[in-house]
Amino acid sequence: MALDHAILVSLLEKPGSGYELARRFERSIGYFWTATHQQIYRVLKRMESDGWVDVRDVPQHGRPDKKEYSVAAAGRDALSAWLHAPIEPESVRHDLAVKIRGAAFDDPAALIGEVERHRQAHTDRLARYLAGEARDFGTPAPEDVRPDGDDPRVTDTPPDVDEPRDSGGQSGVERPLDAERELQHAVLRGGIAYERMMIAWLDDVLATLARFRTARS
Amino acid sequence: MALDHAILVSLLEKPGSGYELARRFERSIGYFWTATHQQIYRVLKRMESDGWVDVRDVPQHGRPDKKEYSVAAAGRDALSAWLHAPIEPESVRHDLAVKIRGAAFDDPAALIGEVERHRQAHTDRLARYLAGEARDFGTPAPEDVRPDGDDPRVTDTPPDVDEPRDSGGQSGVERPLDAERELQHAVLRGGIAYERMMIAWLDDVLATLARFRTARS
DNA sequence: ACTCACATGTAACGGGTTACATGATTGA
DNA sequence: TCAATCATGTAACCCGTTACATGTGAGT
Repeated sequence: MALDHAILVSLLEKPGSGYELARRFERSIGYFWTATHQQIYRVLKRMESDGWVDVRDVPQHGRPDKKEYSVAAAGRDALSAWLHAPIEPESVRHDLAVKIRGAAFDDPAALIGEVERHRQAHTDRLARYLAGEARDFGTPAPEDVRPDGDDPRVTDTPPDVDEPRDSGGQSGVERPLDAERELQHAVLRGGIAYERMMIAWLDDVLATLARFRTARS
Repeated sequence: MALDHAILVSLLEKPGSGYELARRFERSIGYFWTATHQQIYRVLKRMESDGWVDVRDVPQHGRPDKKEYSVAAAGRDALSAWLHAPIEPESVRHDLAVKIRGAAFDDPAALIGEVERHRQAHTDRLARYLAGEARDFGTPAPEDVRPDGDDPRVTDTPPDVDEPRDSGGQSGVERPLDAERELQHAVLRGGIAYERMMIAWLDDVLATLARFRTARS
């Protein structure tokens, strides 16, 4: 249900096409929500017919034309209503934890490679988040980048927050840009804390699994 | 897709009825997976017709009869195959983070109460996990129970890991009970680390939101 | 009489995933 | 010529959520 609202927030931060939204969901918004382009186009169409968003055809040179979506008044109201309604603390779903408990019934040590793969994925994500934080929020990013030894091997550092939009929007500026940036940063810090926790926990799991290394038939 | 496997793991740890499984998903398994009884009955029926589980009618005195499910050979094979196949690191979905970024466009301070509610829920869960850990794994649970001041107010302490099953199963004991307990404990430690991280992050968010307390029109 | 815990389901809806499909332009 | 990026969609399936439904026995 919150995909609608995630899209609204993203369009408020900066209007854009379905394709552009899909890329944002692989970057900054991906810290806390994922969505494929199929989902996004479906929701955009519904929100358009509900009058939550406005569409504008943008012809482009050297590229296919695109539809630029922006939030309409009704969409803003819907978002506001959702923001003021309480939501239940989210339920967790960790496939890997199912595997770890299941490993007790099938060679625990065989899981080590899989857990290491996940640890690497989280290390990569952490490196991306930290690079984005340094770039977009100018944090010094000093000493303890990693809670433990092991090379993060950063592969790429694309911008995680979309380029700051031009300060002159035509739809009534309503809030100092500070709040937008500060809250984006707070969410990013949550992503960083999450990745750090996961890496530390996966190290814990690896140490536990290692104790069963010779136990198989 | 992993609900099937979560149920198989739970039934391997101890056979039981759909109703009992539903209660386990509110307790120990709830650390990493949630499911309602409707889902569970649906999956059990499918797994039964696929020969993954066996059913046994158990008449009871003073209570409705129940169907006790246990894992069949085919179910064990299916679980094993899944354990050996790689899975992608899970995608995150945090409604609250959507709200936090959305708050920039609608009175940030209005979110404070909501964030405090979530903080309390995570504090409660942490207290439950720690109580379960102390009970089932005998950890001393010493100094820093909470990373910050605020009363957790523990309401209840039900058993989080189901009672240790009788050591004499009839279906071929294959592994010292150590692995089962150690891995359950590792997963529980993950739940504890997650709740601690969330509490610390929500404090961070609250501090950030407080900076916008007087900013509304 | 009423409520709670136990116990098992059906049905409808909506959202997420995966597969399939099209077409333009740029650069190797 | 082939692959990659930009750009937008349709269709089918499965899973999770919510609402509805039924019935027993124990305790207040």
